[in-house]
Amino acid sequence: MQRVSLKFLAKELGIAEGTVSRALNDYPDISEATRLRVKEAAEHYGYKANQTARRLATGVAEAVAYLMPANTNALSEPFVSQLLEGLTQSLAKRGWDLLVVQAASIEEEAETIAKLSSSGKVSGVVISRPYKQDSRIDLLRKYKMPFIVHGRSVSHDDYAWYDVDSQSAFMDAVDHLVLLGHQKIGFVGAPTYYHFAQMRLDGYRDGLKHNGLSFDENLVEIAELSDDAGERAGVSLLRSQTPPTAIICATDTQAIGVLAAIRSQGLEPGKDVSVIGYDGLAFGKHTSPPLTTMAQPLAHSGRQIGDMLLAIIDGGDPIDYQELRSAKLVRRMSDGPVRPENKTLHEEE
Amino acid sequence: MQRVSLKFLAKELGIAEGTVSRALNDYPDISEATRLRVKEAAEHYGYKANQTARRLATGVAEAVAYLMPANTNALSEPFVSQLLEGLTQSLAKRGWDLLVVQAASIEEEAETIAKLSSSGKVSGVVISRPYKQDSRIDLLRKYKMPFIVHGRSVSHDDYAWYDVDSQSAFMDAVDHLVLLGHQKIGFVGAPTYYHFAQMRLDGYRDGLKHNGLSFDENLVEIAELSDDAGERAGVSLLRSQTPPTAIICATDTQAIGVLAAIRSQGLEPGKDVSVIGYDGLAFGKHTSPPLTTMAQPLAHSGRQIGDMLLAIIDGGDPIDYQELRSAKLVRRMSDGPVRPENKTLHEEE
DNA sequence: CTTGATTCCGAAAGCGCTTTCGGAATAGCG
DNA sequence: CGCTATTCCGAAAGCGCTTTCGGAATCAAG
Repeated sequence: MQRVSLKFLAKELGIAEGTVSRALNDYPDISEATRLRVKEAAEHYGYKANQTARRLATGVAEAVAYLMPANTNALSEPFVSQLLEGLTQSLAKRGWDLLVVQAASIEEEAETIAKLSSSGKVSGVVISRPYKQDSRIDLLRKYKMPFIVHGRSVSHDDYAWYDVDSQSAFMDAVDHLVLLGHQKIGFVGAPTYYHFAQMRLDGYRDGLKHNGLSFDENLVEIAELSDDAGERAGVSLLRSQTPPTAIICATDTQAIGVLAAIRSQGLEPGKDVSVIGYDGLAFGKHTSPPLTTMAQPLAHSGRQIGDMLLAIIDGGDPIDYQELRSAKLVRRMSDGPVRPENKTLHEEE
Repeated sequence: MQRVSLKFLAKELGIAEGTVSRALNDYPDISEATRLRVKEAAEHYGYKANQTARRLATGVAEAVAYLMPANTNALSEPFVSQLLEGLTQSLAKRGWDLLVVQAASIEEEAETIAKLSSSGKVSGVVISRPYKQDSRIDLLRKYKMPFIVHGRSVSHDDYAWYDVDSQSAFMDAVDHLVLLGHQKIGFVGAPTYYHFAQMRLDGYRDGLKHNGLSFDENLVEIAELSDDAGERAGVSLLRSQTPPTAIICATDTQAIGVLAAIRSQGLEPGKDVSVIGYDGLAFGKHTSPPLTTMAQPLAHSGRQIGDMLLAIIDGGDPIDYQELRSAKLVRRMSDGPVRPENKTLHEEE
């Protein structure tokens, strides 16, 4: 498989291995003449350094790992491939590798990180969707492994992260709905061991307060990150004593379920009940009605995260690499003014 | 970062490095007693072998690469994360790594493969969506790098692949539509440098012939793999001289665009014009109307592919690892009988 | 007891590359 | 032209592990 080695090149050129290596790596103590000679020969024979040997010798792994969320859900995963794509682009600039690892379960994530850190096969890692208290982060710190978090945990002062300010995004969503006349605004949240879920819930609360509305826990449901779970939550909200006239969801995936829930109750989403999602997923354009959502700037996040991680690996101080982006409202068709004659399930009964 | 090495363990236990290594790797020439002693010490000190060194010594990379399609499209990527997830699961059984690589463009894919093969950092690769004539496959063969293709190229006799029989799936789709009374069945295809696109088109033709219908090239449009492209193709089909009463699409993503196209022409998808997609993407449940589709068994394909690749790396003959699955029709709401009083754009004019 | 077969472990040679170090060849200087 | 700087390259020592080989110690058998 690996035909041409350093040794081969050296023999072919009649010079020492070390010299060839230094020539290839542009050491200053190599004459221009031999450098050229060596590089041409390398080109000619199609020499590619054996990465493994190189890594062992230099001690740098030239690779970073992405810890893929354990319990993925087909609907929500556009973000994974987006991120991956950006990461590969960023790493490609140095010729580094991207390892994708995934723990069998959430419980095993910590161990996965430990193994990853001590195996020495990567020089950095990126993790997504941190929990409030995230043992993975603690571990990474302990091992002094450079890392960056896609999202934030509760105490996020001393490490690098890239996140979208979903808290204010949800405040904005509430503002928007209030402007449309809504007073009873429901919330379908995500499990709050995810810190992003907590922040979104907080944003929702803040938005309520900001508008002089009181928080009513009957108006919030926590659901898993799937369309089905969203639908169940939506149904439960709509069937409550005081059904909301608008529902904000922690994720687009859930929002899609809520859309279905609304229809299942004989109501029209976007008219009878407004729905706002979060993520800005592309397929939201094609739901019925098209989903209004708080879109996060997904486009170059992967590349950005990769660049930041690289900078940290190069010795940058992690706390210099904390970036907070903001989401913006993308109005499609699932939101609208409260109907004066707003009919809800209960009024019909 | 890497604290405990073999040397450290050896010194601690007062035995030779090689002995420790053999004990850890269950060599038969190590007494039960010392094997235990060594393993306990390893456990105690949290020893993790340095992968890089191990790889260099053994010569096996203990990693495989997945070449991610170059021009990804957010809407169609559920399949990427699905595949990745399955692959990691399969590789996890051996503790192997998964590298994700992506070429900057289709043109550079070949070079990416070449570099990958000669760098020695992986012992196998999986590629997706082969072209009719795929230089990546030729290269992989040339380098004698074990590989498996997710899909098939034109001549697919001598390598391993995992594919879904989309050709007969499209025949089935035509049959289904004919049963519903449709005679003018349109087709939105994908660029035919993708072999899967060709096979789907062939399936469509076969289906037509099988039902005594003649192939009308005015009824087929080739589009890129995006919803927008699908929509444009759909519009063009509907505006033709002889607009179809049903449209089959090469991918769900395109089908969604076609749904929009139909509406844009003032027609009702599923009623005035039937649409059948292909892929079985989850979000098809939430389009309007929910998309009828030929669903491919995506569930464990990743794991399956991983297992097959591993078997080949172990010396299995690639041609023993060719697996053809079949897709099945998932009826949702976008298909229906031809309307007798079928009104189309032209009849309206 | 002696001898041959076993069992078990130490020593050492790599794997293919990088990097330090020293010295030969060359150049620069007085 | 002699002597000290430079320039450039060869040699060798790792990086941390695996694996072969041989030999010491133990065992069974004669």
